[in-house]
Amino acid sequence: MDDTENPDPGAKFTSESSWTLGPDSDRANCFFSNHRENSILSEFGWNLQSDEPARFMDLDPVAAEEGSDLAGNIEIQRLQGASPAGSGGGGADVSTSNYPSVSSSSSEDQPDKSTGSGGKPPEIPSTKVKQKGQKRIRQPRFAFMTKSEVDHLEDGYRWRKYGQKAVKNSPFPRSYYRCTNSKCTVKKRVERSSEDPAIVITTYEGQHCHHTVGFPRGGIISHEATFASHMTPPTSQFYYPGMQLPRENPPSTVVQSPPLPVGARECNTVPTRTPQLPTDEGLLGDIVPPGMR
DNA sequence: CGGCTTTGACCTGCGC
DNA sequence: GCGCAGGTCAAAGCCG
Repeated sequence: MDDTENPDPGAKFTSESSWTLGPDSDRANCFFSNHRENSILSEFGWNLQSDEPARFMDLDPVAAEEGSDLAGNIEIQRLQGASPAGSGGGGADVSTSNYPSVSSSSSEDQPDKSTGSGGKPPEIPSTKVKQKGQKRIRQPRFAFMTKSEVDHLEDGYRWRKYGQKAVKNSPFPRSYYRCTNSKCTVKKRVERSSEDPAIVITTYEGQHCHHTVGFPRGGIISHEATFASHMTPPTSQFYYPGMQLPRENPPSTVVQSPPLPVGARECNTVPTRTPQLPTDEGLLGDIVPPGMR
């Protein structure tokens, strides 16, 4: 398991279209502007902000070659449906994943586990029945790598950290976050690459069933604090749907999720996806299981 | 006081 | 079956 940083090369994909950096390379941040990737993230309900242009980082030789052509800065990595082939891929990301399509039971796994872990005596075994002969079901995941000084990139949602673990073969711990929305079961994992400490690997699991919370508390501020002096202060770098963009010097690249049918995406059920961007079937099809769309 | 982080312990899955 | 490593829980503490 020495390839912890490489969850699953086989599942990797890189953007074939171009990424767009902010107007100036000086800008301290960049956004997804590529329509396709943008739509991918939108599909997941993400508004992602990266705080610093991340250089392309290769996960495997092939990818590196492909990536050399990218003007890009952020890499999305497909994890869902990944075959644990090398599975040494302790990357843990996919090594245990079977992704039997998104099942609502996943969200119910959590409460179940609470009865069984933490040293609590299994008073009510019935709550763990599902674990008999059933593998843990995971939601689709995708990961991206960003060069950033801050571990926790703001994406418009609020997260609560619920765990941190040391990762084998990596000097950096892995942090586990959960969406603070009680009905939202989305999780995210953040870790730094052991090969390049500047690279932050963020892995999302699941889909948000609600809008962003607007400005995350102090999110941008915290980013600001870590920006190099030569960088442009990220004064207006966080955008979310509906937010008025600054008149002057509008960012040329902004992640703008299309309005999500929130009403149709209640949390207690598997969100029925409304194909908002049907044109990107190819890539979306790669990430989002048919059942989710 | 509520929300969040920290952290050690426990559980689960997987490879050998 | 055993051991390892990832993932999660939950109590305690911190902070605004």
